[in-house]
Amino acid sequence: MMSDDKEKKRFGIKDIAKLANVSIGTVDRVLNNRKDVSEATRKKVKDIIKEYNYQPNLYARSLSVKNNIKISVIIPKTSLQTGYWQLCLDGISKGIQELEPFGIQTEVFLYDQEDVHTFLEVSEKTIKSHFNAVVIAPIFIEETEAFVKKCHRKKLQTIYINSDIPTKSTLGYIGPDLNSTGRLAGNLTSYLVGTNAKILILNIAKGLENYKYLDTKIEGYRTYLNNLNKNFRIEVVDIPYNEYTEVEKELWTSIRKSTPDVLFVTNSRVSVVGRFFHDHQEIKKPYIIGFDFLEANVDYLSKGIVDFLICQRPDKQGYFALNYLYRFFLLKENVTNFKPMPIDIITIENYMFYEN
Amino acid sequence: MMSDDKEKKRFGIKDIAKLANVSIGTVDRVLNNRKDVSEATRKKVKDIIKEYNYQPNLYARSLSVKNNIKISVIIPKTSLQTGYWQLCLDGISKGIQELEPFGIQTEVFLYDQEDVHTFLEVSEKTIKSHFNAVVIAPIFIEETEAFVKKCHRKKLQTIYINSDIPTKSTLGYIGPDLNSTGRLAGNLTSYLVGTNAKILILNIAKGLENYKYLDTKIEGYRTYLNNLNKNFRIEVVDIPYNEYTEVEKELWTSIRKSTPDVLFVTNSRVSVVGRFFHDHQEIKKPYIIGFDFLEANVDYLSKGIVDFLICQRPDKQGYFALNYLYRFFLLKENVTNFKPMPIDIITIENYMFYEN
DNA sequence: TATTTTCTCGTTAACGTTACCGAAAACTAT
DNA sequence: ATAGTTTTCGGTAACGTTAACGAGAAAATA
Repeated sequence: MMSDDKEKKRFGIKDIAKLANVSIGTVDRVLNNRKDVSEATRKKVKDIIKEYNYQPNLYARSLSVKNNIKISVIIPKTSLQTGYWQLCLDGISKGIQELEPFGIQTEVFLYDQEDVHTFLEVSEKTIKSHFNAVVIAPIFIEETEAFVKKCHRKKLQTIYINSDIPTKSTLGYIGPDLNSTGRLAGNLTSYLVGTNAKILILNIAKGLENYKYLDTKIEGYRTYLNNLNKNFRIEVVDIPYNEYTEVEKELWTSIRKSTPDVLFVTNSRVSVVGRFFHDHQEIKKPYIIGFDFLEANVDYLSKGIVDFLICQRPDKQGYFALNYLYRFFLLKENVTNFKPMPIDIITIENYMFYEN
Repeated sequence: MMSDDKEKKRFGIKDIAKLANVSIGTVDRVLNNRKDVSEATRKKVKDIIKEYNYQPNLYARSLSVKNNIKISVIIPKTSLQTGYWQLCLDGISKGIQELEPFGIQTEVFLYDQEDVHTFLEVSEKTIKSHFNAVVIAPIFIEETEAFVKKCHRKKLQTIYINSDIPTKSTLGYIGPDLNSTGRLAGNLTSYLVGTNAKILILNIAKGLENYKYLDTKIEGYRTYLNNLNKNFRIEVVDIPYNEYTEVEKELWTSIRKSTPDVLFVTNSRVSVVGRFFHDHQEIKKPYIIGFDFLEANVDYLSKGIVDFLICQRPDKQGYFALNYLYRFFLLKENVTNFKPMPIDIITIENYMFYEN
């Protein structure tokens, strides 16, 4: 009368043991695919496990097992010009905080994307210490490939984030499909302008990052637009500088010369373009498409200067990578080759709800 | 030499007890703010907890405590026309599966959104059983409000998903901001067409759902566009039917009469419009904006007929609600009023990466 | 046949926390 | 002083799983 809470007891290892007329030790051996079990009893236990759809209690397992997982995270250092990596680091920090009470130790190594020696240094450190896995955001292709090969020899699990490179890592790649990212920008462009439109592709401070990264995006963008057969006049301008005053000068001449209808900034530096049109309101603003949810970018988005930001959730990537390792080591799920991360479109009307 | 894994022992309740010269029982009493501890020892223990920044082991806690949390989920039944709720249910199922090994029992009640009696029935069932919390996707406003008040008296935690209603639930609301959702559609529209454009707002099978839901969206859409002062000619057409043949007739007359440049379908029924233009290729297709990542909708998106789908992650809502309750009851986090869910823009070029 | 090795499997102590059962100490009322 | 009550605390059995230890049976070797 008072309370009929059925107190549904969990169906656990003990119940399996009873049903199979064996000890829990044997059940454990079957569950963990260890030896010292005859084929007959192994089958008997497995059948019961399947029949009753046994689900292990993850809490108990993690409590029992000595969690000694050490993870190394190697990503580029945040600089003033590349706030992008700060986002990535934020996601990683969140992951670390969540995983720490479960006994996973994480160490983050930052390297300078303009100096390959710093990368070699941190990768050396990772090899020397006793890590179980390493998360890498690759910039220097060859050096990274060599490093990953070394890791494999040392039985160190590896996982790429942000951009993929030829040498397969053991656990795969978490990040966007770069070609599709470019195509999406092309798709948006096609909605903004019609036949004969002038389009300017802007590479700002290219050279600071993994080249392939940008080129794949541009490739996707161009092929998408060219296939529309709308006679778009597409130009590409490289601005190798980082400082606003220098970029401004270049922009001034480029914009005046080609008066584009659409400006496609291929990386996260779109905020300097935003600032340019904010400072020069006398110039008719083209549609502007850029990348990444950086504070400065969102600022010009909210001002109505930048029209679209395409975002690939760098924070989620970092978080996801750690979460993935947790599931791999602790929960023993064998989650292999994942889908690419979603590609988000952010405008002035939905940016305030982004990133839950 | 061989292995210097520091075997970092967790700092736990036992260590606190040793340092404070008390038993672990006493430490536990302090940690859980229970009585039967003198002020002196309570302070002593608390000081040590603070000094060493003790973090309880969530695994151990959840293992030890008798998890007897029962959750009731009340959402509309899935019908052929409203695959939307299937998505929501999918997310909930995923949440259930994840939480079940931790001893959380969930029961899902479906009601017919065309029949208020079915809602009353399941709400009555929930009240009579011994649940700890209830997740509600409200359709019938008054009845839901009355139900929530009853729950409060019975100390039953309540949480809304999908659409908010006046009576505050104890734990808040998880879902999109509806007005902003409409504004976003307006924003996209403004990129597609210029001055004097003709816009048709289409309510298909309105009446089957929470009215306020659609009206708030439309309100956001109209005010956004009107504020642009571009002399858009906006018309609204209600099609109260669900069957394609009936909808087709109505569409035929509406489209021929107003020849719109943009078609804004206010709910997830955009696929029937997609089918219409697929069947009638002789008619010039306007831009089409609709809602929700349903298979049928995505199909016409991939065919290039529907241009934009605005998605509010119904599956995430359900999942998030359960996850939230888990954190509330098990981890004792007091996560209060959340941000609205993100609003996503899906096109033919990013749909394949949606929903990780 | 006697001895060793291998193959099975049962037993049990952890893991960190919770909550119950009493014991001891400190008060209160006679 | 005695008996009863209350306050404060220690001890301990769970929770479900893992893994080390070792016992007994079967198989292989001498």
